[in-house]
Amino acid sequence: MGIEQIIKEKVIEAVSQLYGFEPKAEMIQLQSTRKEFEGDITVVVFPFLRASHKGPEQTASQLGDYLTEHIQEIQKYNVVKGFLNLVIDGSYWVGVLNHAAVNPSFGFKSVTADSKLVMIEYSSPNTNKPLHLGHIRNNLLGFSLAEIMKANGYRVVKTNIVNDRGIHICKSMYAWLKWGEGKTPESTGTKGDHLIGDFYVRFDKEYKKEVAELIAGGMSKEEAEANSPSMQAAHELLRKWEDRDPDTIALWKKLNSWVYKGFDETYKMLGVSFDKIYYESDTYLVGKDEVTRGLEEGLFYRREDGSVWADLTKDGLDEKLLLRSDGTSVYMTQDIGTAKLRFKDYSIDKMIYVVGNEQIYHFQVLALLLDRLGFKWGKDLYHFSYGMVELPNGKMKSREGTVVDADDLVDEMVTVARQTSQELGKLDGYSPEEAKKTYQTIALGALKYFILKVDPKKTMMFNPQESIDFNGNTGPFIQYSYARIRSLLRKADSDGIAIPQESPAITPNAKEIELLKLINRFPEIVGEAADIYSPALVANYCYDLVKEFNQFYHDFSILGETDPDIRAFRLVLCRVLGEVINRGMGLLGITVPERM
RNA sequence: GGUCCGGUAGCUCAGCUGGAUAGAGCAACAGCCUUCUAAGCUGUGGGUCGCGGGUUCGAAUCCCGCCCGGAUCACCA
Repeated sequence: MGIEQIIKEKVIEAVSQLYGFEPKAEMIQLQSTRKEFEGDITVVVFPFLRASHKGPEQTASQLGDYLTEHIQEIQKYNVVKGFLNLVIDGSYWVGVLNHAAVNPSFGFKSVTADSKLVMIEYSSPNTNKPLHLGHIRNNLLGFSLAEIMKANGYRVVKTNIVNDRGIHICKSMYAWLKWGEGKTPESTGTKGDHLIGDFYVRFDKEYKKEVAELIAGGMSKEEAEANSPSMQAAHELLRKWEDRDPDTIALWKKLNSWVYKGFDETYKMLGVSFDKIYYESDTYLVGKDEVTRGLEEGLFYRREDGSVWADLTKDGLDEKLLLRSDGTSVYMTQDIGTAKLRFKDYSIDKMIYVVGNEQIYHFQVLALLLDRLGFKWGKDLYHFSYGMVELPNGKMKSREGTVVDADDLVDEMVTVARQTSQELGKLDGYSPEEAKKTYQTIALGALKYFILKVDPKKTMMFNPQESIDFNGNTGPFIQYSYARIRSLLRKADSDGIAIPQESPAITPNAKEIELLKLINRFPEIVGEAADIYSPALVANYCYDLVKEFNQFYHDFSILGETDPDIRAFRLVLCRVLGEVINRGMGLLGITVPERM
């Protein structure tokens, strides 16, 4: 039992005995004592004043006397206004360290066969263009969330739904046929997703030109858009695709395969992966069947023009289109189909969709529809919505062309990491392979940490210049601190200084206790991160840990410490600290290097 | 207009299940490398926590109203 729990119980006991009133558990407020006061744990006594009929100081003193007498670990106490600051005996903190030293699992729940199964959908790209900055936030959040859920004892299936069909890919197909001159990724040396993305852009350019010409010729905007030859050709391709025209299907497969190859490279670079990939071309028909079933069961209704709708006005929402009047499916239909397939493939307890917050409404509707259709997890599917990524010079909008390409960004980060590392002389004596691995690790660490440290639900500002800054609250700062810890442990080893499994009994100083308090909170932080779906919590925790460690590192000698017991304690502390940082950063998908 | 989210230092962000004097980083200035890695550490300056009310011993945090910014309410995905 942790000391906090013991204190809580004893406070209840004390208040009951002293004042004849049994306080409720939520009245016991414990907090970490602020640094400017002496003590480790603080009890807030204001809630008990009504029972004690005494002033805050006197009440705190009486409680302090009682707790000091009844809890062995409490050495002494002091009172500041209504705050009872308890000083915990140093031996308790050494115990905390030793517990962590011999339990590398940090008390996390292990995953067993009857653990709850969580499916996390993330990434969800379109096959008509490469991944961009928004996808990076998505991928990093999804991957990290999966790691955090696993650490909390959930079975996790990471899934990706690839939006591989529809008018968007037909636009690229048409542009490639018309202006492609048979170009391939191999013939051009271009990544497949970029090649196809370029044709999508080309389509848009030509389309806009055609529309402008038609408007100049006297058409209205709507007429011009409908009559654009390029758009008509793209729609014709879509129709042929839906009719399973062999040539069209073959073309579609060829172009998509190029894109997938490109995506795989990007995913690999980002270090994200999936357990199961779904394709909308496989699920949209299932969705249609489900909607048809819903129609037959009277859950939905058909309008005169043949379109199918769900009436959600009773749930405070609008009416929602499920099938177009021509019988084709819409986005919602596809998501229903995908859900159906997933439910068939896995016994999902909890479904999490990592999708941008511009789709909040969509997922509200989806939850209601799935519930209506009888999916047991429909109503409490969780839409893990995250905010947009903005750029200093405006919004991040693909339609307006102001996007940061994911591959370009990673390349840029790697280049700067290499240059900076070289300037600082960090790569001296490295083989080219080691050097490359190191600066890539640093570049990815910088990018991932920069994005994950921000509360997911907030719109965030991505400043390319600042993101490559390796000082301060950044990934490289944490990686660097880890490398120093590892270096220290290596040096101890080469100096013939043994690092024991457990620390001997000593009295830690204030800085050391601060570090131990933080280490002690690790499982709690990770649990909370899973509860509120926030990798940012873990990121900022890692930073706190490292910041505290760096101060300690500068204030105290470790290997130069003459008292062998204190030295042994500090080495165990460093070892455990390294393990926590490694594990914590691992939950963010960030690798920490042995040296940098 | 309805719904949802945000507004904390010049900038980027923590803190939000109510607690002590609101914290980091960047940027500016001043120190610290013959000593475990200076991508570091220390110090200085910098705040009407959007505004107004309310609840409370106590509000950046909870409630109500308002202001500002964003998202969404498509036979787009």
